[in-house]
Formats: sequence, structure tokens, C-alpha cells
Amino acid sequence: MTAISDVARLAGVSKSTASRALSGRGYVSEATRLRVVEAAAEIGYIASPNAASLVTGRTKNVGVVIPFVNRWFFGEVLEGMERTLLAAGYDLTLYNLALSGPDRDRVFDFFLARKRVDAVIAVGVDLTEREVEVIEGRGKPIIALGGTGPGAPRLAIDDRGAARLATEHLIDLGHERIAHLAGAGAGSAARSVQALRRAGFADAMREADLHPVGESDGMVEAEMTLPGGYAAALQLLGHPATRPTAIFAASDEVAFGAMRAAERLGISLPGSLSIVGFDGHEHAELYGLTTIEQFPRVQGRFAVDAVMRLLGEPTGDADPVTPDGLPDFDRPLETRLVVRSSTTAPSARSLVAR
Amino acid sequence: MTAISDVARLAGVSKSTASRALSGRGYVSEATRLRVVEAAAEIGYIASPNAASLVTGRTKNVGVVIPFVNRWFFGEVLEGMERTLLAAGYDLTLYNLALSGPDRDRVFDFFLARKRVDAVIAVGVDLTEREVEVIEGRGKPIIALGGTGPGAPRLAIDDRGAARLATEHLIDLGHERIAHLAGAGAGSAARSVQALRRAGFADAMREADLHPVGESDGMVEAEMTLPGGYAAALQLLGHPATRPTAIFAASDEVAFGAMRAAERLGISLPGSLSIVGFDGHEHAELYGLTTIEQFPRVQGRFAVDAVMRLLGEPTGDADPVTPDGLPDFDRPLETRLVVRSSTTAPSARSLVAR
DNA sequence: CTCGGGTGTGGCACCGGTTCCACACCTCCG
DNA sequence: CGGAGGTGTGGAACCGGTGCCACACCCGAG
Repeated sequence: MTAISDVARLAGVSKSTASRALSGRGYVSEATRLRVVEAAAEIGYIASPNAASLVTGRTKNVGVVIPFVNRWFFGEVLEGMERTLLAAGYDLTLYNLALSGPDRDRVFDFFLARKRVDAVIAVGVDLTEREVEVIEGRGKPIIALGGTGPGAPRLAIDDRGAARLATEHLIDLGHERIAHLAGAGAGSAARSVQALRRAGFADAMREADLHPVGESDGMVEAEMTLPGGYAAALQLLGHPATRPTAIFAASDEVAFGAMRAAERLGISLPGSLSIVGFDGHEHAELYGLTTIEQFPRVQGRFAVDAVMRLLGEPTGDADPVTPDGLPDFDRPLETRLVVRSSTTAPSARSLVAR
Repeated sequence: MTAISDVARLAGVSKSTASRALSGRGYVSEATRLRVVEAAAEIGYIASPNAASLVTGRTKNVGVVIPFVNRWFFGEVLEGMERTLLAAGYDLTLYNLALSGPDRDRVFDFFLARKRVDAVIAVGVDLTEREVEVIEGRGKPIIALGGTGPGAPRLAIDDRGAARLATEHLIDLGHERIAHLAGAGAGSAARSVQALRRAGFADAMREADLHPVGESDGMVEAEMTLPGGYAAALQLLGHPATRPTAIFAASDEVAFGAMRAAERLGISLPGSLSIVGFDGHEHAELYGLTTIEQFPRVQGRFAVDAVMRLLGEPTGDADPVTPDGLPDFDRPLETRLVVRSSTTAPSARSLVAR
């Protein structure tokens, strides 16, 4: 519609001067700069990012690959990223891919490979080497937030250590019959994060010389949702004889489902059953859930800041960097155990029942 | 990196022939088309969308404005839109704007006004006339999904009618002391949708000649979240003398909060209190919540289909259209009352206590 | 006074595609 | 047999910016 040449004509200067005046690069006298800016405002000129990208090779757009938007953790991360990107003048293009398969390949080989994004952030996705190569081969940074997989720089919490901490909290309270509601990797997403949390649970149990209750090492797989936790907990708590006195759930949503299942079965909380979750869900306080807090909104911001650094954009300084100003991919992101009313020492009766 | 001229050279044809062969427009002999396609595959050529948009004016990118990502309804809508867009070969650029103010203006005046999106979908946003004008003035379609406000074509449920239906369900069960947990418009988002639901509640009460309980016409404002519903319900249920026997909550999340508050106060459900929600949240079944179901994932698909129609793209035929093949913006989207265990007739005692 | 360097501006090529137009060729029909 | 019309291809302009380069001017230093 209105191009920079229109602005230039109206301001009585050349295209190049108009470009310099509007972008702030190169020499322009203050007087002409003002004339150009006014002319631009007068005709409602807005630069075409396409044309600019074509020559500069920068799109000011970041692609975000995320398996879910409607699980609390992912939604928070996404909101954190979007706000930070918007503030930096960047667009966020969303690729919501739940599964592996042709759709996933199409996203990496076509959508992300085109020159439409400057960088890629993969949230909770186990990237394959090939996927990382496709993106980096086109000269774009790709970073992972959570998830596992080789190749890409990663920002992540210490899932194994945090899971161990959660389990140790139960052990310290005196529990001996402890079960783990482990996340079942729906699709490929974040499957191995669940494996890390399992390992942390096993670490703590082994060290305390405790045998997990029930079959399969005291772990029951649950889909990482509230109904998933409910179903798995029903199964786990079904037989009073083998019932654990405490549960470590792989996520708060799973923990909420387990709480609901206990309620349904008439098991009082925390009297007969302690539950600890993982995430720091916004409802955890209301339900009195002890949990490992992580801070997904902040993580989203850190991920964007890291990408901005890799792209050479100026950023704030609140995020972790190494001394040379690059993002610090080695230091784990912050987690914190928050003890609430869902965990307590096991009752005398349940200890005897052992 | 690799441009179409490289492909052309390798295939031994001109740029224009290569372009025709790859895009499928214009005459190309089958033999040359094959040669070009092979050459492209050989060097891993992927067309630059920027260059194409520059001349065609189409970006194959849709901007989505949405106030929250992390509330169930909005998350579902977003996932529905993203899948549908991806299938159509379109990108989704996300603008998560919770509030009015300079950020919001910046999104409309700068981000959306640029030639980077072909169309805009605003979800649960009360668009101002100016905002619609900015987008349409640049020749791009803008449609609203839910929300209110003038100007833009809108796809929406019948909020008022559905709220009335929910309230009538309680009245039909015999309740007379009914309260409404009304949504407080956090920021500007969807405020007036909450007003429509209030009006539907009032319609039903008036028609049944019932006086709402409590001050302010039996309505207590709640933030549209679970903790919001909890806090508001604590307030509403605090005085046994004025306690309602039934609550219509403006959303399922508010209803869940109210259920939690009732539990905390020792009010048995549904014996002493019936609750009906609004949305058809994925946890409603598990908590036995009677609710007005709507289908946000499908709504997201419909919204995208409507935009595709406006852009002249071929689409599936599952969505509502008028006889002339344009999106049907007049027919309300589907809702359905689903009765579960959270609603029942009031107990004899509570009727006497009246 | 001359020369060097900083400042301000315009011309022009270029990014990577699409599309219009001209042209060549072939076929079919009157 | 000539012309109309369909098919296949290349040349070149163009989309809307950016950035290199040349040039003009001014000022201060030698």
C-alpha cells in the first residue's frame, strides 16, 4: 500500500535517506530525520518486515515448538515466552506438535526450515539429532527448554535431583511404604524427563534401603493429567493390603488426580496418605499440596533471553549467563520444595499395619 | 542460501520456468517439471516465504490475539486453531495480550498492522471499533471468536440463552435460593461475555419469579479461575442464614473452586448445595460437575475455517456456512447442558429453612 | 591554501521469488 | 494453406526495503 518511496517523496528525500532516517542507521541530519518521521506518520507508513528480512536475513520471529498448550506447565512457559518476545519486538510463531510422525517431520523440514524464523525454542520436546541438524544446518540457533535429547543447548531443571528431594521429604517424615505415580510419555513428549524423575525416586529409595511397594518397583504409570492421575491412583490404592502411606506424583496435575481418587476411596489426607507433587501448579496452595516448585513463566523468559543473546540482541540481565555473556546452559534452573498440608508423618496404625 | 536460480541452473531452465514448475501455476511440460523438482530436492531447496509474500501479498500466516493461554477454554481453542492452520499450510503467530493499554495498542498498531499476517482471529477479546478498523483498513479480514464488541464478524455461542438454561435446570429441580458466581472481567477480556451470562441468569430468575439470594441480586463476582471461585464462594457461603441451595458458576473453573470451598466449609455436595458450571471442562466429568458444555477445540477449527473461506482457501465442509458458501456468523455455536451428580433437588430441610 | 576526515545525501544493485509479456512452436479448422 | 489458439519457455520488471559506494560539503590541522 504505502511504501518507503512514498514517504521519501513526501519528505523530499531519497529512498535511502528515508530508510536511514526510519531505521536509525547511518548519518541523517536531525532536520531531515524529523521531516521523514513526520511524513511517515502522516501517511500511516509501516515498514514491511518481509522486504526487510529479504535483504537482512533477519525476521524478528522465533518459532516455538511445544507439545501441549493446555497443561499448566506448558501454558505458563508459553505465556512467559510470548511476553518477553513481544517486549523485544519479536513475533512468536507457534508449532503445537503432540506426536511424532509425519506432522512432526513436516514442522521441522518445512515450516521451521524456511527462512521465516530466526531461531527455534523447543519446549519439553525430545529432539532428535536430525531435527537439530536441520535447523542448525540452516544457520539458526535452536535451544531446548526441558526435554532431553542430544545436540541442542538445553535449559533445564535438575529433574532427577528434585525428584530425589521430594522422595527424601517423605522418607524423612518416616514413610516406608512409598509409591511413585510416574509419567507415561504420551507420544514422545518429555518422556525421558519422566524417566529422570523415576530415577530420582529410585535413588532416594535405594539410599534409604527401602523397597518400593507394589509390583513394578512401586511405580504406576499415569498420563500426565488430572484424570490420568486419578485413574492410576485408583489402581494403586485399590487394595488396602498393599496400600502405600505416601505417594510421589510426577506432576501436580497427577497429584490432584490422586487426591481426588483418595477422596473417592474414603482415604483421609494427609492422615492415611501423604502426597507430594511436582511443578508448583497455581492450584497447589489451595489444595494444600506439598510440591517441588519450578517456575515455568520465568523459564520461558530465560529461554527467550538466551535466544536473544545467541542472536546478538540486547537483553535484560536477570537471567543466568556465563562470564563471557553467553547463556549459561550448564547451571540447572531453580526448583524448590514447598511443604504444605498434604504431607505429614505416617499414622501409628499404618506403621503397624506394615 | 540456495535460491530458485540455483535450482533453475541445475535443471537447465530459466528462473521463471523453475518457479512455475515448483508452484504449479502456468504451463510447464511434465518432463521439465520433473527435472526441476528433482533438482530442487537434490540441493535441498525450500522457497523463501518472505520473497514470495513480497510479490504476492499473501503470507500464509494468521495472527491470533488471545488474552490467556493457560485457562482451559482458551488453551483448547488455541490447540484447535493451530492444528487446523498447520494442516492448511499456515503459520500461527501468537499475541497473548491480557490487558488493555499501550501493549495492546502496540499489538494492533504495529505487529498486526504490518504485512506479516493475512488475517486476524481475536479470541475472547472485546475489540474496539478502532482496532477492527486498523486491521480491515489494511485489507485483512478480522474475525472474533467469543467476546463482544462492534464491527468484526463474530462466531459465538448464545451465552445469555445458555446461562438461562443452566439456571432453569436448577429451578426445575426445585431450587429457590439460587446465587450466581459471576465472572469479573479481569482486564478487558471477555468482560461482556460475563455480562451476558449474568443477564441469562437474571432472565431465568425473573421469569420464575424468584428473588436471588444475598445482596447485589445474588451475584458475587469471581475472577475466572479456580482460586477466584474458591474465594468468592467462601464469601457467598459464609453465612448459613443466607446460604443458597444452588449456585450457577460462570465457568467450570469457578465451579471447581466453589466445590472446594464447600468441601472446606463442610457443606455436602450435592445434598446441601447444587452447583452448575459453564464450559465443559475436561475435569468436569471426574468431579461430577453439571455444566453447559461448549466445544472450544471445535470452535477453534471453525474460526480457522471461516478465515480460510474469507481468504479464498479451500477448506473442509464440516463447519457452518450460509448457502452462498460464506462462513455463517449468525448461527450461534453449539452448547449443551450435561447433567451430572453436582446438581439435585434441594433437601427437605433446606426448603424448610427458607 | 591544501589535504584529510567526518557528515549528509542520492544512485543503484540486490535479496528471492512471481508474473507479465514476447516469442516459438504445434495443431486444428475453415 | 493461412490464421487462430493452445502450449512451453525465457527475459525482464517488480515487490519494498537495505546497504554499498560515490560525491559534495564543511571544518580544522599542517
